[in-house]
Formats: sequence, C-alpha cells, structure tokens
Amino acid sequence: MSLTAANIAAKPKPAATEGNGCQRFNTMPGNGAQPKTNYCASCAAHDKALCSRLTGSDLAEFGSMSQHKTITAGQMLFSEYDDARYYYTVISGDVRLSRMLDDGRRQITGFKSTGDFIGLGTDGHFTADAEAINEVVVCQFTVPTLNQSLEEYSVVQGRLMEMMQEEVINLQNHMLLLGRKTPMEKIANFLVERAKKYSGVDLDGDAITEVDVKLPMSRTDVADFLGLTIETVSRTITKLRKNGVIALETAQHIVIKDIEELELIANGEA
Amino acid sequence: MSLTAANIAAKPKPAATEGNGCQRFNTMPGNGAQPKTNYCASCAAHDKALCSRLTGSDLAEFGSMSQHKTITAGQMLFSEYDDARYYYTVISGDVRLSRMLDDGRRQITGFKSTGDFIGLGTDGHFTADAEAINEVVVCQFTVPTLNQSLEEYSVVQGRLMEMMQEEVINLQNHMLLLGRKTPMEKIANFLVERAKKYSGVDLDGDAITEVDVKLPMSRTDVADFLGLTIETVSRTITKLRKNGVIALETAQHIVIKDIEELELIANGEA
DNA sequence: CCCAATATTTGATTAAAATCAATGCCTTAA
DNA sequence: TTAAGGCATTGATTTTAATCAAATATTGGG
Repeated sequence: MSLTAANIAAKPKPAATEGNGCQRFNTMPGNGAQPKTNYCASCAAHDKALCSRLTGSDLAEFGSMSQHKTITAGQMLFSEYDDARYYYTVISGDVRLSRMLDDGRRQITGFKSTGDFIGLGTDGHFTADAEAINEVVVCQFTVPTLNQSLEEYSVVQGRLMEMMQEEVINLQNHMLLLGRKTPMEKIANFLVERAKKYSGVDLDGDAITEVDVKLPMSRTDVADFLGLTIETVSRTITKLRKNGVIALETAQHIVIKDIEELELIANGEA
Repeated sequence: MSLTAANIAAKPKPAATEGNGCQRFNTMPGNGAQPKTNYCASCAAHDKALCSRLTGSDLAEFGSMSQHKTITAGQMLFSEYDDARYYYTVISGDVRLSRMLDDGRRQITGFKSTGDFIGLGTDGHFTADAEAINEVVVCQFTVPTLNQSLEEYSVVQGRLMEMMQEEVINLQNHMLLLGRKTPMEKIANFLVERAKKYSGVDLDGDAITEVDVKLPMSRTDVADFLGLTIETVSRTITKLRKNGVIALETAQHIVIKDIEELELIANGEA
C-alpha cells in the first residue's frame, strides 16, 4: 500500500533544492544513556502526530527511520511541483501551505504546526508551496520509508486515515468560509479556530469568555488564507476591537473578550 | 483499521430517515446464469471506483457485501450530522455535496458521479448534505463492512488512499478558485474541469478545440459551487458566448469552441 | 539609541459583484 | 395548443470590498 497515487498524471515543472539543515534524529542533544524510545515518547508532537498510537519498541523503530530538520523563517520546505521525496510531521513552529496563480495571487490552503502531517494531497509531486513562518523543526520520512511503515504498522495507517478525514473536513469548512462568508464572519471564524486549536483552553467548558490567541503569521498571510485583502483584514479586526469582542495586545497577540459572541459571528448567527 | 476517525468529537443534531429504494445487489436484472463476478466486472463505475483493483472472486465477494440503491432527483442520500452508517460509490447520475449556514447560504463542496466515492470527510457523522441532482444509482456498503474490507483487501485500502489524495488536491484547487479567482476565471475553470472529467475526449491531444460539456446541475448549483450568484454565473456565461469561446446548445449543454483559450482564462493567463 | 525598512492601520475613491426587478424561455400538464 | 410555473437571462441600482494613497507603528541593523 502506497500513500502516493501513482496513477495520477504529474504536471511538468522543475524540482527545487534539497538537503540543508538536516541532522540525524538520533544525534539529538540530551542524555546519551537514555533509551531511544524516549526521544519520540517525549516529543512535543507525539500525541497529535502520525505516530501517536505507537509505543515502546515500535515507536523507537519507527522514529529511527526519521530525521529532524530545522528550517529558518521564510525558508521553503518544498515548492509546488517538486518531487515528493519526503513527508513531514511538524515538531515546532508554523508552516504555511499555499498555491499561487501566475500573476502572484496566492491562496493559503492551511497552516500547519505541532503534530500536523505535511504530505496529504500529493500525486508524486507536491501540489503546494510549504514555507516556514518562523523557525520550524520537522520530523521527516522518505516517501518509500513511510509507505513501508504504513504496511508494517496498521495503527500508523489508521492514524493517517484519520488525519486525512480531518483534513477533508477542514478543507470543506474552509470552502464554505471562502465561498459564502462575509469578511467579518471569515475573521471571526479564523480567530475562533485558532483559539480552539492553539489556546489550550477547553472552550466548551462553561464560563470561559476570554482567550489569548497568538497569530504567528502576517496580515498578508491571514488575507491570503481568508480570500481577502490586508486592508479588509485590518479594518475588520479594528471593527471587532471597537465592538469590544476582541482586544489587541499586539498585532500578533489578540485577546478574545467574548468567545461566544465571536462564534455566533463566525457562523452568521449574529 | 477504520476509516472513521473515532477520536473526533461529534456534533449534536438528529439523524434522518433511511432505507427507501433499496434492492439487493444480487437481484439485478439480467441473465441469471451469469456468474456473480460479472455484475461488478461489467459495472460502469468499476474502472474508476474503490473496487477498481479487485478482480475475479475477490471482486465478487466484495461486491456481494454491497447493495444498489436508487434515489430520485431532488432526494437526499443523507444530511449533515446524520450518523454515517453507509458509504457509497456512485454508479450513475449526479450527486451534490453541500454545507449550509443557518440563513440558507450554501456552499457546494463537490459534484459526484460515476465511480466517485462518497464518505470522505466524515467523523462518524456526515459533514455535508448529499442530494441527487437527477436519478442516481449508488452502490452502498455499511461502514463496518467497508472497514472490514479495507483490512482484508489491501488493494481496496490503497485505492481509497489514492482517492483521498485526489480529493485533497481537488479541494485545494477549489480553495484557490474560491478565494482568489474572478467570476470569469471561476466559470472558465468550472467548464474546463467538467470537460476534462466528463467529455471522454483526451484534451491533451493536439488539434482538439471543440468539446461538448453537459451540465446536469442548475445555475443555482453552479453559483453555490463557485461562490457566486446565479446572475453573475449567467452574465459570465453570456460574455463567454459573445466572445465565441463557448456556444450554448441549451442552458445545460455547452459547447466549448476554444478549449485552449478557456484554459488560459481559467488560470488567469488571458 | 536612532534610523531605515517593513508591517499595519486608516482614509478616500473606484470597481466589481450583489441585490433588486423584470422579462424571456422552456417544460409540462391540462 | 395554451397556460402556468420554474429556470435562466438581462437590466438598473446599490452595496461591498478592492484599490489607491497615506499615515502610523513596529522591528532589526548599525
């Protein structure tokens, strides 16, 4: 079983550079006497990642086939049309995936961070650009290696399937946003999503009204994710601020003052 | 291994009605003496479907676990939030998948026809409405049955993975369209896509300029797929017609007069 | 610490598509 | 054959967000 859809025709275009910043996974700094297993078991990404259901020696063996790689802010992990030689799990930092038109118009199709898998939606070549928003550490597997692991570890296979399902749901949600939501609804939706995924607070719990949201990406990135211009993004955030629904600590640090109201706005119910 | 992402929280809402129009797959009309295999081997959907890599007795056994079901135009196959009890392969006809906002705004996330799998993007519940555009025949599997088959037939598993990859690519393409393309580019893109998928003509071959495109869906559906209003859809089609890039046999039957030009327009290169 | 460069916000104007409104066309059933 | 209803098209107007333009804030380098 291969993750790659070999039957799909590939598009013509050159591949890009490769191989900077690599380091063997097993050369990670730390106590040399510690058993290998612990590197992965204590990994910040493990609980949410492809390997989340592996433990003990299976996890150790799976992990031994991976390498960590560090990418500095602004650097590309890969470009659209590149041969898909590696798949990645984000350990830390934020990655943006995007597609572009010839004249420079850009659509960001997703932001990936700790635990997220990068490699869905490939047909042998990557179908998007992947760029580091800040310093990013990824755990990379070669495509053949991962494909073999999928055969060997059915729990990895199952987890991948689950992640693909989540991804399809996310993309469908985002299509509804792009096609049918107003700028105000888009921004509210975006902030609520970030809050749910990254604040660490359980928003379903009662009496929670105030949530911190960090936005590592620029306004341009937000605009290109939501199908807006930066000016509209900025004006809309200002409007929410003036209404008291949010407050701005800095441009990149937003405090949601009323998450319930923001959710109503996000779903067109306000 | 289960296709369902059991860990994802399910949303609250009632399930819908079920069970009309069912018929046992093996009671299909035809020569009773024919071996079972042939029913699936000669199925119009087989080559593109989940079962495309199964042959002989495997195909027969896999097929024996399915049922055919006929849905009349306008009827729902399932609704958003319904328990996902079945997965489907479209045998014939056209299905639209959509998500709605409370005030009625709708985004169609895809049109499914012969060979397409319906059931991607579920978390135990369906995350979209599925409606028949015309009379539709589907081949349905219960979720547990299909999950078991995925274990048993690795080629089915592999084909599913491939189809999910294609789906993710499709959705990413459509996000670029929704977020960043002009109405003219959207319509051109839509027509080219339909032509590539359904005309049966190999468009990469040279000297092909004229292609028939049938649109089983209404202008409202097209609008809700492309994030436009029906008026804008209509006006844009009229403009293409006046420019001679397309011609209208009827509203539902469009002839692409210059596919190359239409592709340029679709990609913002014209 | 200050300056330059970049990012964000705000303001004015324009362009584009949505909305409101009406007409035309096609299908179907009496 | 004709009338009715639904769908599609066309036209007029309004609204919205994009564009154009400028000011303010933030960041990093010297």
